[in-house]
Amino acid sequence: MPTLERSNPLPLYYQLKEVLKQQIRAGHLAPHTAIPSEPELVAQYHVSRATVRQALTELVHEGLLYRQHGRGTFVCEPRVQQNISELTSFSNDLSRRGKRSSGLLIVSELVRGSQTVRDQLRLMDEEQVVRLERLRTADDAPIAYEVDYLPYPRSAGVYQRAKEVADGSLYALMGTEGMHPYIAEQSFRGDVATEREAELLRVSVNTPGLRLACTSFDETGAPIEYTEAFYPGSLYEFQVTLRVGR
Amino acid sequence: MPTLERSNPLPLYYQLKEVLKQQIRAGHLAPHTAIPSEPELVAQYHVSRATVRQALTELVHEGLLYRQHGRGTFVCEPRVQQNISELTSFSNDLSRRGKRSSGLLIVSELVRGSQTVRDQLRLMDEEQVVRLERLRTADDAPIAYEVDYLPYPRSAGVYQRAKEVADGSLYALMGTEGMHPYIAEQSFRGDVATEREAELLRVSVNTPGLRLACTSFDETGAPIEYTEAFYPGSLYEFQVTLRVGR
DNA sequence: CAGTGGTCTAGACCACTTC
DNA sequence: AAGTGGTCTAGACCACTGG
Repeated sequence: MPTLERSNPLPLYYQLKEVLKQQIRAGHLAPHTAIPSEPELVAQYHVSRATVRQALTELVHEGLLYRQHGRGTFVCEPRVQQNISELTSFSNDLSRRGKRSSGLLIVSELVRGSQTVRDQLRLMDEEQVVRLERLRTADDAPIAYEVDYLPYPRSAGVYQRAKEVADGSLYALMGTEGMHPYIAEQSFRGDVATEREAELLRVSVNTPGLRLACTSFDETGAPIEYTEAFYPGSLYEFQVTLRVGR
Repeated sequence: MPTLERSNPLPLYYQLKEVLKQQIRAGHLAPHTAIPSEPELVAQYHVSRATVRQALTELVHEGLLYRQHGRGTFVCEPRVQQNISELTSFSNDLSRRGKRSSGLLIVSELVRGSQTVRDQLRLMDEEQVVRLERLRTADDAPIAYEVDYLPYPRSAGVYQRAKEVADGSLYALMGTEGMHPYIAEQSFRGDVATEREAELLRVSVNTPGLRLACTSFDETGAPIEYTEAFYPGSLYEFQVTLRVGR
């Protein structure tokens, strides 16, 4: 059994979380089996019950454990072990298991932006936006056409470095510039491909697909990204997992 | 200032949460303003700091507050004040602000179900499913065609009572039978209306729209519902809000 | 520096489940 | 009755932010 290090700068509850996470991921704790009780964990790891409870409570919130009053604390099924934060990468992406995917930069420019864009990003009159036009590919085949808008003064670094990473993850680039999405509002509707989309995606005009709009906000509620995209539905499906309650 | 009742069977931290929620919703605490500090709340409500922290931590998880180390605890913007549990009602619904919406029961039957259905609900050979065919309407206009499948022995009560509430919320009915969705997996793709859908929804065949499949699981990971639906995209948009990180 | 939230302790009593 | 998680207390020290 691993031990917690009091000399470690990481908090004890966090170390305990990591230990339990690892045991779950490694399969030492199978789904629907009980983990040691709180008093047992207190004794095993020589910490107070409040510390144990902080670790367990966070793991419950992250969907790795569930509690039953009077019975014990149990390991969730893998399907439930879906950390909300993992949704980040899924939210703008397709189910593409086993595919090499990337986002190919077509255009990067500084513009004023349409009224829709300005509304979504809550811009002042004089503010501009960085506009990125990208073609998302999986195994080198184009699967979606996407246009991203970022509020300008704040995304200056992203704009300057966009061409360096012309074929990478926009969220990763935004992260290095201190832009961290916290919630994302997405809207979908069924639509058919425009001429430009049909050409870039190599499908016929009027192919039915998914038209998607997504606005991301940071922790304080400031908008940091607005994206419009078209995914031909004949090629891929969009998938999302929602946590519904506690 | 309201006071917490120790005679109240509800826990103190829960009462404190409700008080703070009400002050936020009522607008007494504007977005981005600081709420009283933890020691202040301890003094005001005569509870320990651990109790205050439990209330605040849960409100942070629910997206009503955010904390900044060394600065204080602040009220989130309304857009962030989206309780995950509120997503329940949104997840299967359209953006229909100001619309009277309902689900009109067309067919309720006990069947074996297709292989897709049986796979999603992880059924044994001898198990059956309740199949509900519904037309979702907003302001009496049909907006979506939906087929719901529930695992049978468990949903016997829903089956018996389906006709009583032929025009209501399926989730509400499931709730009274102890079936509470905890996570939902949804997949979307763009598609065009079938003949039956076109007829019921009063649109032309091949109208582009959203084809949706959703499987709901309870807290223990047991599947409790599988739904397929078609939403003509020309009529309404599908909207979803994701919590991305902490 | 004072004030904030972050972590932690060592207890206590209660409600629920199981036997 | 014994064991589980649920709630609560009254402290403590630390790390971070601001003036």
